[in-house]
Amino acid sequence: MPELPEVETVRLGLQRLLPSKRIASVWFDTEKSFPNATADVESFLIGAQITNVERRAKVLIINLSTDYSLLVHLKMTGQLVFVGKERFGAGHPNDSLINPLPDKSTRVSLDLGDAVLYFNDQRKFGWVRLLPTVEIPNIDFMKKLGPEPLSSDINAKLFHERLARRVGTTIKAALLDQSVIAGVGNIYADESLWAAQIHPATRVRDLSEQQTSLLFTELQAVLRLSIEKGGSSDRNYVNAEGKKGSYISFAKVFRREGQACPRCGSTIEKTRVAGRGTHVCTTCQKEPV
DNA sequence: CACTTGACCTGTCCGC
DNA sequence: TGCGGACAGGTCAAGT
Repeated sequence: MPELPEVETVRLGLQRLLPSKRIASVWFDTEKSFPNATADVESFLIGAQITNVERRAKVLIINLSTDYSLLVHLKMTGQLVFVGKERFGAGHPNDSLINPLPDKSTRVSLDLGDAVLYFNDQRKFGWVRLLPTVEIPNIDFMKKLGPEPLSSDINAKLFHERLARRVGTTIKAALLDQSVIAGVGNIYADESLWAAQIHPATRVRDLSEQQTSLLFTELQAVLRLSIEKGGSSDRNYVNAEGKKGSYISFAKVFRREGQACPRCGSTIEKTRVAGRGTHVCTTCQKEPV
């Protein structure tokens, strides 16, 4: 669920809260939550100061003063929540959180002296990794990523060229392919395809340059709007302060099956494309023949 | 090689 | 009310 706008919202919050904090202690439940973590992971982290927080695709990068970085992937149900310790005091109910932390989904926690950073993940798909900062671009995950859709590294023409890597598949599968363009997931794939009036099952080779250009424009627009609204909170997603985003109420088709299409009034349908639940208005988005 | 499907997990929801 | 099964979706491995 956390896609680019949700991860970016978390980043904005953490960038405001974390810099200059020093790691006092580290806890993690199992090695799966912290791959390659060994006993001495603590020696790499304790005493390190957080310098800044970056994002690449759906991955958060917490840079440390020691030239190491913590990488966090939230996958579907991950959360990264900052909680000030004053909230634990008697008479200070933890009112900004839906539930008090830690809870049974907590996988990793970093004690920051006057606050705690919790990595929670109900479904245990997410991970935290510790790497030398200079090594980040060299790991397989990063090497495969396409350009950031909101950066100057991409434009409509380049988008069209990158889609050409996947001409035989559906446009929805191509949008979800992180090597084509980074950070798009199921919500923004469906939303941008509706906005561009392209059926998700359309083969990439059948799209004109005019269509992919419009899709690119609409993709950027939905991503920007969602960041402005603090992301989509469908189920688990919360920002760095444990609060939900509001984009989902602005969504035109996602999770709106059975409702009227905001453009033409036809009923929005839910189908399956590229193995994912897919929301479509078949009046506005003509099915491929 | 290009592309699709299943596995990884757990909580929630739906039908019986 | 309890219970089984489908479903949610990011990414990688395995299959076609």
